Amino acid sequence: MQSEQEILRQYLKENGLRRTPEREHILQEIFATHEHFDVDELYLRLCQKGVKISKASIYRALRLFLDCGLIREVDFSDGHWHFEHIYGHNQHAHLRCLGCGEIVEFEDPNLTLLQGQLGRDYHYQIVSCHLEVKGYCATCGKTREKSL
Amino acid sequence: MQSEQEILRQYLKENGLRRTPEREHILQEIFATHEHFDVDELYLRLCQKGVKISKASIYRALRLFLDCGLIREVDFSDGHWHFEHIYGHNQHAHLRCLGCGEIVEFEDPNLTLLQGQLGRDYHYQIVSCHLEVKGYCATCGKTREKSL
DNA sequence: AAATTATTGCAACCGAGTCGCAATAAAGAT
DNA sequence: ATCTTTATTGCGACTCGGTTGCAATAATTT
Repeated sequence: MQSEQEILRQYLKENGLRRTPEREHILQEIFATHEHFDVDELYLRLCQKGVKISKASIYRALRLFLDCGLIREVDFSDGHWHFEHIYGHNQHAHLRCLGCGEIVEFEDPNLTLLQGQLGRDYHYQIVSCHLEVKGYCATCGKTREKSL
Repeated sequence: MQSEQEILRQYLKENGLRRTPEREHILQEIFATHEHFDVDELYLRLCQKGVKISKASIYRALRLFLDCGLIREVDFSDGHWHFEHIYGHNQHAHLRCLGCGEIVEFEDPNLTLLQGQLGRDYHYQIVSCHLEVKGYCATCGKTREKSL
């Protein structure tokens, strides 16, 4: 099992791209936690650690990481991009509270089954599978009931 | 079973909002097909039918239709919003080809089951459930194999 | 060490979506 | 029917996430 750094370096070499400290800093920061992140958060975290880097470079690096399959987009329908790193993560989906924004990650074995089934039924080679469920958590649900 | 027009009118009345020809034109155009759409497409279709309307009003109307549950967002991760009308549509998910852009809609009874289960497990009141699967269709998959 | 060229940071730019405002027009009251 | 109230419209200006052109920098190859 390769580390994410090794995967990146291999991808760079195979595509005639260059290994730079910026890219490695960004990658390291992404894999420092298992949280979802967006560009601003990532930028802030890097600044706080004293890493000087421009947002443009972060955007460019993220596109690169998407291409080599180290991260993936997560849709929170709030008008900007969110990401999560994939490597070492299991297939999982999100349950998000429309009230407080809490995010529950859950795994569903059926999802894996469904992927295989879809692939066969429609002769598709599946690349990604995103399940985003929205609703109200117990607390927010109760608050809502009162105000309706 | 009410028509979508009736649902809209009821919602407007209940919320002290007004019934306008613009809103009804937009709604009618949305339900004229069962296709997904984005703002530009919708705007174009309305223009072609001789309906004079501004994009700002379309954006505002769509937010309204989202609120009253007549349409929902679909995430194609291409940087802008897509929608589909819900009313009269069954719960369904999308399988999209990353090569040619073909979109297959499919229904999965397991999704409905999963919703109920999630609601119970996490004490969530589920509002929406989006499954977006991406991959390569048979044709594009073959083309890709050759070029790799 | 020199040559080549990918990458960076900056700032200008792009475009989807929003918003303030004056003009218009629904809906209810008289 | 007319008046009053106020939601809605269209316009254009604006916001802001994300992209891009370019000159300077720096990673790799020879």
